Amino acid sequence: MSQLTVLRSYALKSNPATLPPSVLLSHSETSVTLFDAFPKSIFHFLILPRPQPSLSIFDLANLSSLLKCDNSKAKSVLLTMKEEAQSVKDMIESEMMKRYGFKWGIWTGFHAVPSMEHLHLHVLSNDLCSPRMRKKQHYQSFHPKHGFFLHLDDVLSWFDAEPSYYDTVSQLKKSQYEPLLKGDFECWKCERVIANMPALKSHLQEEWDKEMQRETAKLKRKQKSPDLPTAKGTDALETVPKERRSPDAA
Amino acid sequence: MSQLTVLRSYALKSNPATLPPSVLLSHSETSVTLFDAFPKSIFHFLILPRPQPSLSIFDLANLSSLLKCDNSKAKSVLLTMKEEAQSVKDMIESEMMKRYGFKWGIWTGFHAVPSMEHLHLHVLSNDLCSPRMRKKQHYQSFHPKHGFFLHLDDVLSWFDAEPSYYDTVSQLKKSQYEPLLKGDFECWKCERVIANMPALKSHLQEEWDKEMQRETAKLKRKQKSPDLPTAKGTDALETVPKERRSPDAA
DNA sequence: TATTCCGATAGTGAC
DNA sequence: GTCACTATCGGAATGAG
Repeated sequence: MSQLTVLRSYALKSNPATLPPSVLLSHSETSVTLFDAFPKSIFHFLILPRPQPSLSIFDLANLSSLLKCDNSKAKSVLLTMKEEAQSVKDMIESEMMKRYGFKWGIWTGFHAVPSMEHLHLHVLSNDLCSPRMRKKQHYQSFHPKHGFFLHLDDVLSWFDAEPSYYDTVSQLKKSQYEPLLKGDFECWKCERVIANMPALKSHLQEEWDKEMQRETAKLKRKQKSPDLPTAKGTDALETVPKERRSPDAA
Repeated sequence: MSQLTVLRSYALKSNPATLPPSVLLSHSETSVTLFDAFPKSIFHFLILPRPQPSLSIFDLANLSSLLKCDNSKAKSVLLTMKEEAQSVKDMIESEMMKRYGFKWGIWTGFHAVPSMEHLHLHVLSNDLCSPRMRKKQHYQSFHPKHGFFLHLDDVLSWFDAEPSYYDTVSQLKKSQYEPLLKGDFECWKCERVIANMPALKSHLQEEWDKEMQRETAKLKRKQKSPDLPTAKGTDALETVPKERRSPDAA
């Protein structure tokens, strides 16, 4: 199975439960939720809508094709995905508490120009610390303010806008969104300009370490709890099952 | 000593004989001949003119600065270098016969835009087979028809041309000659277009192996000699003394 | 077009 | 913006005691 179409093959499974546990997190009648095979954060999942009698695999090819459907149908699909995303978010936050003793941000959205076929909603923690975060475009494609990463709630708001705006924005033209990846290379959190990828990775790790220390200290003050989790860095635990981790160094 | 100025330091030596034998091939009152530290062919030498009472180290900075001198003085320097080049060429051909049993082409010329300071005349065999031939620009800079490699006899012919032509061509402007390196990437011998450097290196090796086989067969027919040299490829022998070879694979 | 080191960039192929 | 692989391109430093 080619990487280009593997998501489609998962969405087409009549019984997603047959997917290996290293791939499948959960599924329902309307969606399949996967461990991202190349997570760009400590937590990173993909939610795939499944075809329905009224919703073909072609309608679900990507966000643009979905938005070309009847508006109410498209919106309904996205709202269902949002429900599933909320459930995944809850699970992630539960894991965050269990493993790290505190919670941090989670983003839910689409890439404006995806490379893999079949609509997939990213749900990922905002640390962006992962050995698979390797290329500038990886990072830029998740930057929450560059416009390439389309937050689900922003996409949903398009339905309430002028039809002409909806028509324009829902085309998701490569020529319009691709340049956004070449924008300023800076930390999304502190807006510092970053020289290159090694510097970015160090900086993101520092940012997250600082957040962990801040939150851990906060909890200690509030709860005076003596037995908090003590995991440090991102090496210790990932949502990707061990057996499918690639051998990258952190 | 920086690589940028090392040639100048050699040319300034009051006694070139103190240079290590791994660097120095020979010297005279007017020139120093070196083993190229990074030979791009099986045989590759550099001839450096030495400063004289009437010829400063600044005049000898590069070809352009030399050509700005009095015409007869500049021509005289080049003619002296040509004599030395002929002597080096004779030596190379003698080595070719001794090591390989046949002779092949030798080029004598300057790079229009050199990277190292102090005028240096390249004298190299036209196999272009060497582990140090690694980058496209290495190859392009020696291509005999691209115009970046200035054959010594061509440069000498400038003195017989219109003064306006001489003035223009002798400026050797980077903006004029640099683009020549981006030209077609093809075998100088058979004009086949080459995809990339690994392909070029294979092709050049094949071309030279073919030449060797052709010449060896020719000699066998003519001389019916049973004990010709049998060296194959470029690994066996180089003009660069063993102790200063870098550990590159062929 | 001196090299070397590092990083970014570009094209390919994948079933 | 799927990855992995290969090759190319691009800038910066290069000495010295």
